[in-house]
Amino acid sequence: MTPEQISQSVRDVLAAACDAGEVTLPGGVPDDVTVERPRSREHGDYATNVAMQLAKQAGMPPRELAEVLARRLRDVAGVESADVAGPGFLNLTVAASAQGELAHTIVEAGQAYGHTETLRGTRMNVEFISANPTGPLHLGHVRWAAVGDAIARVLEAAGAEVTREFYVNDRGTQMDRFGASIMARAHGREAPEDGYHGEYITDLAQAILAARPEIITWPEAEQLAEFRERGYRLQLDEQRRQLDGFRTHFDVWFSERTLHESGKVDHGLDVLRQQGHLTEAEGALWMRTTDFGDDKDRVLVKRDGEYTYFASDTAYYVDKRERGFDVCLYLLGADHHGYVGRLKAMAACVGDDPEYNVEVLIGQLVKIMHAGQEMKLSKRAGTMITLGEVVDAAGVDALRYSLCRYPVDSSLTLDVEQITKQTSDNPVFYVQYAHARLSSILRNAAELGVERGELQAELLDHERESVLLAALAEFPRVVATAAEHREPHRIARYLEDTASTFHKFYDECRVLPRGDEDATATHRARLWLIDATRVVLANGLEMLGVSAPERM
RNA sequence: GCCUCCAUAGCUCAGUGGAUAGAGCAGCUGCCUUCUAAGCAGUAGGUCGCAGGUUCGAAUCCUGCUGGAGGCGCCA
Repeated sequence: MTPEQISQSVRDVLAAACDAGEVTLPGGVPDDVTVERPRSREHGDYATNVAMQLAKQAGMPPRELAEVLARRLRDVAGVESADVAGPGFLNLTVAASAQGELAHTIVEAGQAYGHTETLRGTRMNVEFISANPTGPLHLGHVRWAAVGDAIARVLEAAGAEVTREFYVNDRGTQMDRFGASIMARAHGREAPEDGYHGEYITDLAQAILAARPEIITWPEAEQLAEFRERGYRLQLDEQRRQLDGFRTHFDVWFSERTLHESGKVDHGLDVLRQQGHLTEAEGALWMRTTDFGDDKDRVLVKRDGEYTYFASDTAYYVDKRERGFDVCLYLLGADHHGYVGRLKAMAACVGDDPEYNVEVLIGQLVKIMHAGQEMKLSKRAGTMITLGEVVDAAGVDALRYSLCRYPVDSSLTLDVEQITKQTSDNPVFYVQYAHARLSSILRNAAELGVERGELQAELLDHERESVLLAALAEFPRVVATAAEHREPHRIARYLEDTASTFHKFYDECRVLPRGDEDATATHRARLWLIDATRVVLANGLEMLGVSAPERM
């Protein structure tokens, strides 16, 4: 029995009790009855608090209401026992046969197990990283590279249609400063004060000179443009290469320039004009975001006729919506949180629902400790840890997992020594090891010629088997919750918990026959359980973009 | 000044209004001739920052306070 089925049974029983006049519910039977795994094993396989929640409405003591439900639940097929406990909890134990069938269900579903339909039909655009193409990706971007991709995977698992998008700021003064810095280095001069000073600038200059040595003789303006363009292409390729190496792949790399070249910025202004939220004042064009709660209006076209960055953003948003996305998810760093209000207000200004169409997740900054000191990141100064450097040191799996196992709204301290150590300090190995162990058992079973055969579910009645099955049953709900809250760390925590439950099972329950023993029905039933557990761990790791090794 | 996030074991952190608040690491003690010991079992460790409030019940929701991080440009 799955938690959903139990929840349904509780609702059925509640309705039946109402029909029989045992219970009176003025508000009717609630749609959602919470069924959860109790923390303590003594409280059964599942528990519900429905009696306490409805006691007041039903006009009877919680324990009495719970007892009415318990009497009827004991007659439900698959329910072994139903007991009232504490202030009115209803604790349920599921029969081994009903519980064990789940192993079959999971193995049959395979890669689809855990996937749900809760977001079916929703088109979602997930924009993240969107780093300026004027330097390497650094650790500040890494968190979203891992978590953003994991969010996309989890949303897909919940049935959403997801596009991963990277917005390229390939326009504006930062690009010019970038070009000027490369040109200066190409001439052996220091980069300008307001330019970029990292060593990579020198590398870019040399790479460009190697490809086209004659550039250096061109008129200054043409040189500047050429260094800027070639440097931009090289740097963007480098970012893409680094992200590919980190298993973060984008469906769309969206160029800011194309917004302007295709007239989409003007189109965005037209939409705002139609909606009546444009104002001209002091020689500039403003969006009246204060109409929708922003603390001040925002300039779109400056007095000198130039568009602001916000004008591009507005056009970009309008374009996303016109491409058919229902929800535009923005994953931003904490240094951009001041942006949330105007982004929401902007969505309202173009006639959208800011509570539904725009969603902004703010990731707190990652602190990096190295040799007992915090490393400060600065693109200009050139002292930074790049994504590539950390990936090389820690490995993709360990790094992705380390970043995905914490909620993004709390600041995170990564210890370089810690995450590069590759020891059991790192929970990813714990989960991966469980998967390797499971794979190993399946390999050995094949060698021994033991096959699963027909599942005799009632044989999975060991305490550790029951707990493991209950854990596996939770997976779809964990995925649905993770998708709903955009919190992939729930998957990671669940995997650690499930791996632990498996290791405990493994410690007490022999799966394969030893020595000359013949395979029994119990061996075969446990093989179903092993297969099912492996499927769950593999599917969960997949949602985090972490590999599930068959050997370690 | 205004806004956002955070405060839970020695450390790093979990904890969709539920029962005795958890895990890993660090510490101590056990368990490998048999499916992977990167594992398991045990032990120890807490005024959930402080003070109120909401209710059958609060680490969780609300208000205030303290402490920390960050943000508030016709920059990008």
